Amino acid sequence: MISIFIVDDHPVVIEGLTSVIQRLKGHQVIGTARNAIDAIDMLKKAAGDVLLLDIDLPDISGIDLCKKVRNEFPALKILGISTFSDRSYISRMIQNGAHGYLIKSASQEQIAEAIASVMAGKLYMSLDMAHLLRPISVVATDQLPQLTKREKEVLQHIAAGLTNIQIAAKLFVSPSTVDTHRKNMLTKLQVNNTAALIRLAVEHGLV
Amino acid sequence: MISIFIVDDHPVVIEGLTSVIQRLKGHQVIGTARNAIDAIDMLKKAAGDVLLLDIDLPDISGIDLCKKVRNEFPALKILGISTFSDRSYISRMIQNGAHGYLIKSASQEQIAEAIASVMAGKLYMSLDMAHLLRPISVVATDQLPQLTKREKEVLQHIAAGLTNIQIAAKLFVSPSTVDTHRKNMLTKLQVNNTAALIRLAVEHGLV
DNA sequence: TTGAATATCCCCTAAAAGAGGGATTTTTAC
DNA sequence: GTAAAAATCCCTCTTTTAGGGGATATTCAA
Repeated sequence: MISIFIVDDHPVVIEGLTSVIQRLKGHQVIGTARNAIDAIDMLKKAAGDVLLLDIDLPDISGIDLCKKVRNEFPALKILGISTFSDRSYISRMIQNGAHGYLIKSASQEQIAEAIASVMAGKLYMSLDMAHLLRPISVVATDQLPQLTKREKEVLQHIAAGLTNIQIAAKLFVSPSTVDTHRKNMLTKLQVNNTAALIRLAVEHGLV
Repeated sequence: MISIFIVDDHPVVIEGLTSVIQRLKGHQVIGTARNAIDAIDMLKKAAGDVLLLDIDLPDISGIDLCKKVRNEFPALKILGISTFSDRSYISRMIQNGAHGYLIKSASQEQIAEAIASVMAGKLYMSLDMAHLLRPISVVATDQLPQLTKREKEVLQHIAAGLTNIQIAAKLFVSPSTVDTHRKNMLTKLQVNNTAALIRLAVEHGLV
C-alpha cells in the first residue's frame, strides 16, 4: 500500500487528486494540507511514501518547501504538481530534490505512472514537458567562483538590462559601488564584458 | 522481439552495447553503423524499433542526424548516447526528437529500462541527469522576432564576449556593419543593452 | 521584374562600461 | 577581539555601446 500526502492550496485540486488516487488499487491518501506550515506539521506525524506538492502555496513557495522536505524526510518521494503555466518552475523543483513533475490536468494513468516511477527511484517527466528542458552548462555550477549576496543582487539587475546608475538607485547605493561589484564579478568569473558575464550567469542558473 | 540499431563511431562502444543487448531477453541488435551516411542507408533497409544514437559522429552530428531520422522514420524511437562530458547536447537531442538519453557507462539494467521506456512512448532520463536540466523560457521561442542568419552569427560572437571590432575581424566586415547588426537586434528584440540581449538569447537557446 | 528584406558601410554625439588605481566602514567568522 | 571578507565609495583614462541619422549593393521571393 503506497501512502500519498497532498499539499495544494486549492481544495478542488485536493478533491480531484484524492478521488483519482482512491480509485487506484494499492494507493491511499493519508493526508492533505493547504499550506506549507500545516504540511510540515502533519508530515512529522505521518510522512507516507509520496508527496504531491503544489508549486504555488500561500505561505512559502513549493520550491522552498521541497528543499525543506528533502532534508527532513529524505525517504519521501516528491512529485511537483502545478498548472501548465507554471512550467518555468519545474526544474527549480527538481533541482531542489523533487523526483518528478505532474501537471494538474494529468490523466489517471499518468498519475499512477508518475507515482510508480518515483517509487521505483526514477525520475518522472511527461514527454510533452521534455522539450521544455535544456541542460545547464557543462561546468558544474558548484565549482564556479562564489558570488556574494550583493554581487548576485547586482547581477540580477544587470541581467534585467539596468545600467549601473539605475541599479544604484534601486539598491540605494552609489553608482561607484555598483561598478565595483560589477568589476569584481568580471574578475571572479574571468570574463571581460557584460555579454560573457550574463551568458555565464544564465547558463548556470544564476539569473 | 525489440530490434535495436546502434550508431556510434567507436567500435568498442558498439561491441559493448551489442553484447549487453544480446544478453537481454527479447532484444536483438539488427544493425550497427559508424557514421551518419551509412546509418541512413542501412535504416532504409531495416529500421527496427529503437535507435541508439551517439552524439559525436565523424560526418554529421548526432543531433542533426536525430532530426533527419525523426522525419524519415517517425516510428523509430531514438535514445541518445554519449559520454558524460557531452551533457550539454542532451537537450538539443531531445529538442530534435530523441526520446531519451543514456550515458555510455550505463548499467545493463539502465539500458534495458531506457529501451523499455522509449518503447512505451515515455521519456527516459536518468535521475542523475535530471538536475542538469532547466526549463527554457516561458515565452515560446517561435513567437520571438526572427533574427537573420548574419545577426545570429554576430550574436554568437557577442555572447562569446567579443567586441564589435573583434567580431568584424572574424567576419571580414567593417565594425560599422557589426554595429548595425547589433543595433538591429536590440530593436527587434526590444531590449536596450547587451546584457538584456544576451539573457534573452541564452534563455531562448539562441546561443 | 520589382519591391522587400538583408547585408553592407558611414557619420555624429552621448552614455556606459572596462581597466587601473586606492580607501574606508561594516559584517562575519574564528 | 581580531582578522578576513564583504560592502561601500572615489579617482582617472580608454574603449565600447547606444541612439540617432542616412546610404548603397545584393538577394530573394512574389
